[in-house]
Amino acid sequence: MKIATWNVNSVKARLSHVLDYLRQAAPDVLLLQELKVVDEAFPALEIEDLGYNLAVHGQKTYNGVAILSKRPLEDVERGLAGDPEDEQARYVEASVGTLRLASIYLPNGNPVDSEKFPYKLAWMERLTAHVRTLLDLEECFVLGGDFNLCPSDADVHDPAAFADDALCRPESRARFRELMYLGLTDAYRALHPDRIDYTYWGYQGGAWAKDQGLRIDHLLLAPQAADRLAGCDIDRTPRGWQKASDHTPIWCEIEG
DNA sequence: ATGGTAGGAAGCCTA
Repeated sequence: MKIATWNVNSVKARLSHVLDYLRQAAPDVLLLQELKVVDEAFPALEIEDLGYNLAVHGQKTYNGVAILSKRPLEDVERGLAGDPEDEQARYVEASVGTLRLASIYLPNGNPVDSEKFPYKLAWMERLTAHVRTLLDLEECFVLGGDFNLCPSDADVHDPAAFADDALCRPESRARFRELMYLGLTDAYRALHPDRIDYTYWGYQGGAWAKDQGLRIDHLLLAPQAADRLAGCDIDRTPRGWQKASDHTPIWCEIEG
């Protein structure tokens, strides 16, 4: 089962890219982030025409996440538990057979001297609490998405320049470690312990051409999924397309 | 060099 995740930076602006990727890469599941549309404006028909079922949690202008799956989606949960006041559409979860999947758009958190940074940290703590319940249920799950987090300096083209960025700050990395230490596996790093690669290259300053990127999109596996991990890689092709998203897909293969 | 670029909304905000 091939599971991919991709922050598309507007599903309307990127619809042709999404359709091309589905046709060319043919993932069984595609997790999308930064839809920037309400549910009613999501281009469902075009995607369903390619044989995918949908679980969408949209929002106007900002955020928005979705799960696309060839097999039927069941038990869809929209929003991250732990704060009923939180209006931001950053989390959707659903089951495909016995596998539980989440599409995650973790808050960016910049600038760090604004209310955005504590919101990010609190969101990460909520995610950790929720993952604890998934582990207690002994679910086989894959959490994929834009985590807006570089796990280590090896995931940053210029660590010094990003040292004080919310994507690299010690407070952010500490929360990420707390999440991982529950027993999750970073699929990419598990299979490629020493490889340098990125999933995001900003639009400014020719970052893509100069390969000045960050590894912030991740596939995090429950132990039951990690046991079946058969492959994982970053697909740079879509980042090179005309009018590309600033992110590119990362995928993993789960056996069975 | 406190900029740069892209998307969406509406005459700025977010990333």
